[in-house]
Amino acid sequence: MFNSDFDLEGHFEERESIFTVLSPEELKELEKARQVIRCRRNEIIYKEGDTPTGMVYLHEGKVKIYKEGVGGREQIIRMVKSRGLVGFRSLLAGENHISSAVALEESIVHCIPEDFLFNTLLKNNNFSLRLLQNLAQELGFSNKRTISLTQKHIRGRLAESLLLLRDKYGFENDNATLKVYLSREDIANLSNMTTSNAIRTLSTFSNEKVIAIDGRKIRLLDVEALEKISMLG
Amino acid sequence: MFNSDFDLEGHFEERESIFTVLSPEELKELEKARQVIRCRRNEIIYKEGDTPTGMVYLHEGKVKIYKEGVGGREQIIRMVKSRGLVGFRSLLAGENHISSAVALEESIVHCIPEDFLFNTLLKNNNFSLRLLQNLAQELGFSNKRTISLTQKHIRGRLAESLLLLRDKYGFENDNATLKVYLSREDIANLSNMTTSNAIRTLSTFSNEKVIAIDGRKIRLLDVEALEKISMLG
DNA sequence: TAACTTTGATGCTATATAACATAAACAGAG
DNA sequence: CTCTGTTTATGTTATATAGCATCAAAGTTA
Repeated sequence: MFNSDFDLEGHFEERESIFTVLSPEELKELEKARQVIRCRRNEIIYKEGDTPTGMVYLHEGKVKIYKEGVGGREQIIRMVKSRGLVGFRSLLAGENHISSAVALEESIVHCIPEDFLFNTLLKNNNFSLRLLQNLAQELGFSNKRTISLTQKHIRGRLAESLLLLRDKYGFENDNATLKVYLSREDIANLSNMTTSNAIRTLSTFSNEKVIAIDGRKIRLLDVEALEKISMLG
Repeated sequence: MFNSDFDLEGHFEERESIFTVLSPEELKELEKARQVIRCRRNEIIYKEGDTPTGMVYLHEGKVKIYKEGVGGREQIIRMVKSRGLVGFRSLLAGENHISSAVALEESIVHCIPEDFLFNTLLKNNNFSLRLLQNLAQELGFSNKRTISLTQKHIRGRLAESLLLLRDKYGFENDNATLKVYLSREDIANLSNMTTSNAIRTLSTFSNEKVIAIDGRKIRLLDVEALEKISMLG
C-alpha cells in the first residue's frame, strides 16, 4: 500500500442524512425539538471557543469548517454539503467548539438540542452505530489529510483540494465545472498555502490545460492528470 | 480564543480503560472472546492496508501509530499508552487500516473480535456513548494536530511534541524525565521534520537549558519555556 | 457615475527547512 | 575483542514557499 491518497470514490459520501435510521416516532420528536435557522452567505454558525448548544445539521447549503492557527491564519478542516453534520464532535466529546463554521452560501441549518441527541443515542442503537461510523470515517479523513497537508508540495496539495471539492460537491451539468464557488483565499486555506500561491498554482494548472478557470468557476479538464499530481505530492 | 494550542492537562487522558462501563457478565464474555498477545519491541501489530481482524486494546506497553506519506516518509499520528485503544477506527468505519501500529517496547495487547464489539455496542448504550466520546476527542486531537504540524515552525512543533509525550506518558520519579524513550527518528516523525532537524533542535533546546538530554533520556527543565515555544509556533 | 474596497494576478526577495555529506558514538553479532 | 551497521551529531548547500509589493479587475457603496 504505497498509495496514501484518498479513496476518491465517495469516501465520506452520505447521500442520506444520518436521521434515516430514526423511527417514525423519533422523527416526529426530532421535528418538534429542532430549530430551523436560515443562514446568509458568510454568516457565522458558531465560533471557535463557543459552547455548543446542540447538534447542527445542514439541511441545505454549503458550509466550511475552519480553525485559526498561528497568527490567525485559518485552515479549513472540513467542507460540508446538504444533509451533512456541521457541529457534533464537540458535543460528543464534551468540549467547546475547537473550530468555526461559516455558511458559504444561503443555507438552512437545523439545531438539534443536546437532550434529544443523547436521549436518542441511548434509545436507538442503530443511531449510535451510525454516528460512530460517521465519526470514525471523519477521523480517517482527518488523519489522511494531516499527511497530505504536511508532506505534499503545493501542486499536490492544490490538486488534492480540487479533487476533494469534486468528491464533495460534484460537477455542474457540463460534468466538468466544480459545483462550488470559492474565493482564492478559501482555496488557499483549504490547501494550506498562501493566497498568492493558490492563485499562482491555479494559473499554472490552467496553462497546463489541467483545469480551466473563469473567475471562481473551475472546470476540471484532465482529472487523471490532477490525480497524478495529487499522488506524487 | 487565540490560543489554538492543546489543552495540555490530560486532554485525552484515560486512566481507566473503556471497558469499565461493561457489566460483570459482559466482562466475562470479553475475557472469553479476547485473544491476549505479547509483542516485542519494534514488533508490528498491524500494517496500513490490512483488514482489521478485531479491536486492539493495549493492556500494557507503549505503541506508536503512523502513516506512510510521500516517498515512504512516516508520520506518527498517535501515541498509545497502557489501557488505551490501538485499532478501533477502521473497524467502526468499515474500512481497512489506514495506519500501522508498532510496539515501542515489550507490550501486551488484547485482540477483541468484531462480533463481540458490535454485539456489545448494540446491547450496552453506555459503551457506545463512551466510544463515541473517545472517537470525538480523538478527532479533536487530530484536527488540532493538523494545524500545529502545518503551521508551527520546527521549534514549535518539537516543543509541542515533547509536551505531548509528557501528557501521554508522564515523568519518571525525578518529575522531569520523560517516561518514554524514543529514537531521534521517531521524535522527528512525530513532529513532522527530518531526523537531522530533530537532533539539531533538541541540541538547541539543550543549549538553551530548556531540556537536558542524555542519550534517549530527555529531561524537561523549563516546561513554561517549552509551552511558550510551542504556543508562538 | 464616481469613489472605494475587495479580489485576483504576477514578480521579486527572504528564509525556513529539506537534502546531502561526513564523522563520531554506540550497539549488536560473530 | 573486532567488525559492521545503526544512531547521533554537525556543517554546508539547495530549494520550496512565505512574505511583500505592485497593479489590474471586479464588486460595492455613496
